[in-house]
Amino acid sequence: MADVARLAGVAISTVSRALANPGRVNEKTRAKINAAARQLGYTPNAMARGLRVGKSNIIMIILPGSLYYGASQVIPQVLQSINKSLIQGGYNLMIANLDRDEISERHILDLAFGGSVRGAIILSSKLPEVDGRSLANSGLPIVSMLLDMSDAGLQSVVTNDREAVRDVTAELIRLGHRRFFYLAGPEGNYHDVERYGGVLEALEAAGLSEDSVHRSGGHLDYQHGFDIGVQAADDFAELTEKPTAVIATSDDMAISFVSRIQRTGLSIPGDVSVVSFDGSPVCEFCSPPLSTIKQPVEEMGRAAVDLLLDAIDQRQNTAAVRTVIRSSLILRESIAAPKN
Amino acid sequence: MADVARLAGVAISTVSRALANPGRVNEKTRAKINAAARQLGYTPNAMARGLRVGKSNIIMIILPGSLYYGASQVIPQVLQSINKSLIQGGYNLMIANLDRDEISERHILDLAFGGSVRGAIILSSKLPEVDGRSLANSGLPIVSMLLDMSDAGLQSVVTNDREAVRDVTAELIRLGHRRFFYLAGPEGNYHDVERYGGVLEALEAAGLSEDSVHRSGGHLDYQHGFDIGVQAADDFAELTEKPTAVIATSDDMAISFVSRIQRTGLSIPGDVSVVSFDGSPVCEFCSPPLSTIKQPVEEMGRAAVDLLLDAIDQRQNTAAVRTVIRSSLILRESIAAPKN
DNA sequence: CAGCTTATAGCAAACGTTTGCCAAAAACCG
DNA sequence: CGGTTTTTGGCAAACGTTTGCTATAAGCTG
Repeated sequence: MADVARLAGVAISTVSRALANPGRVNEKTRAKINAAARQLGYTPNAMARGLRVGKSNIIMIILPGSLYYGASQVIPQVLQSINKSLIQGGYNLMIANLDRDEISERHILDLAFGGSVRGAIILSSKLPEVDGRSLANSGLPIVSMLLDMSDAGLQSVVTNDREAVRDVTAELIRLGHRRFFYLAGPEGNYHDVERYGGVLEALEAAGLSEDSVHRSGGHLDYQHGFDIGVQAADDFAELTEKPTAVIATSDDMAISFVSRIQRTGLSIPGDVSVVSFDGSPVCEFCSPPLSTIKQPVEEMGRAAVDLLLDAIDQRQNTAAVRTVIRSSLILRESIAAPKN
Repeated sequence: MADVARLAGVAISTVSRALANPGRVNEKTRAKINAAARQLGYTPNAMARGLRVGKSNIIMIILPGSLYYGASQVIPQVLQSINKSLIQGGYNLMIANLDRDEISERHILDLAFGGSVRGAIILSSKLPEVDGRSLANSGLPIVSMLLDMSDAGLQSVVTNDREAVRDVTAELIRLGHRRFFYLAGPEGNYHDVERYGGVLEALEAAGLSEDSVHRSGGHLDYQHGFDIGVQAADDFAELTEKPTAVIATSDDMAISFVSRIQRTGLSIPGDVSVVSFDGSPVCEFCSPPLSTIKQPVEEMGRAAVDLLLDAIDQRQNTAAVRTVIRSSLILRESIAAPKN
């Protein structure tokens, strides 16, 4: 910067202002300074600036470590959409993994308390906390996404899991289905609770008992989507009185489940109707094409970023703590009325 | 830090050394300092440290912007594996997108020249360069992954695309196939060149002419994997003399292609054999299960990180500039001998 | 215990910016 | 043209670390 100042024949402070604080310096000197900077190939040092102003321009996204985002269909899309929105706001995206070990917790806390990041978007239900330091009172703006953590006081961007599942279940009931097979993700997980809750609500509304749904899975996380479906197919084969409709909590498990039970001679939707959650593109090309509840991940990502930047800029977050973006059912051939 | 020093009854410099430079300070005072730090909930400021030592602990991964990594099957896995390796080395991963516009190029250059990042892993064939600043001579250690950029002097970690495709083509020829359908990704792209080259090599080795392969696609990038397959199926339907074997350059396009031509009454592998590239898990659950060439993305990610950290630590990179990690063919039911 | 070596602690100067405050220059006004 | 306001530029002090150098304390040796 000193070099630029010398070349342009001005003081260092003027250069700083010309580059960062437009308006504060004469248009003419500013042009001169820009020219000098370009000529010297000068780029301001981000860390020096960050140190001085006490702010970083990095946002971290905290991903649950167990969630293998190569396999899960939604995480990559979330990353993409968040990153895109952040860049437009002049921020950069850093990835942080929150595993079950203390190491990763400490790592994230160091990032937060060490001034490295300016805000966080969290996709995990656990807030890192160790040795008295806790993400919650790091002073860092945080917004939760996918999971509702408004109880913990976090702005949360979620979809209407419960309602969407309730509606699709109701639709299946309307078609005549009475026996259901529910394919669970990690048990007790927010999504599992909400989605299963949606099933139960629909049953109750139709005057059906809770016994009309058989629960399978629940002891693996979404990382093992395909495995869950495979195991569930075995589970399904054991049942004497077969359910006629399957509700899966992710596309992956639906796909492997369908593949396996077709192999046992069952046809879809002839013998069994199937619907799943996520809305991944591949569903369209399965045989039969799978009905799926499409999560609006792009919109959710955008919304999360908007909320976060608002919080950073201290704009009053008059908005609700919980932002819901509705899922939409994509109806395909995997659903039909039961045989008789 | 001053507070910690005061509480521990030592000088600031001693605190610094105790925290960063172990060994240089007495074990006893160090314990005292650690205790004080914990009690005060002190975390060293990363930017101040970075400024002082002139180094950041952030690595950026440069992704081609057009590549929609929610859709492409391999990018998420790459991210996962790279991040995991980096964390073990004490580094953080930042995502940077390289689009076709100058904005994103400038953005990346600012990151590189502004001291924000310590090294880069690049998955794009274009090195940002604008206004005389160029990533190539930023002094930043860079390694290329997936694409061979050893010509540009970059350490490159790739798989043996050409060889793998050549081998599988040869195998198809051995089974009796003589007419091929090649499903291209972005034309001129490194992967396209290599993989198509592999096909041609196998044909030549078997004494078959280049006319025995029909090329389809090539005008969309991998982002539109499914679309490519759909269009290719239309293309396929036009052909009077149908090929008996299809070689697709990504799983996505294979999946949509298969779905569509099955709909026209063709059976796989009865009428057409199909093999694709990537090795995504979903292939196992297609009907029929798809043969695919599995890219060793995890190993490639690890290797790329190893090379990068070596370069950062100035360890002599006596190793070859080009690191090849072999793909492996996963043979499933989508391949058989042609009908007659 | 004096004289030496070695381990440990402290001082203060960087690192490259931004910014509050003041001075100088320019513009405006009567 | 003198006086007043506004614009623009410069000085120097931060921001929170690390680290070369020096001073002190501790440990050893004869």
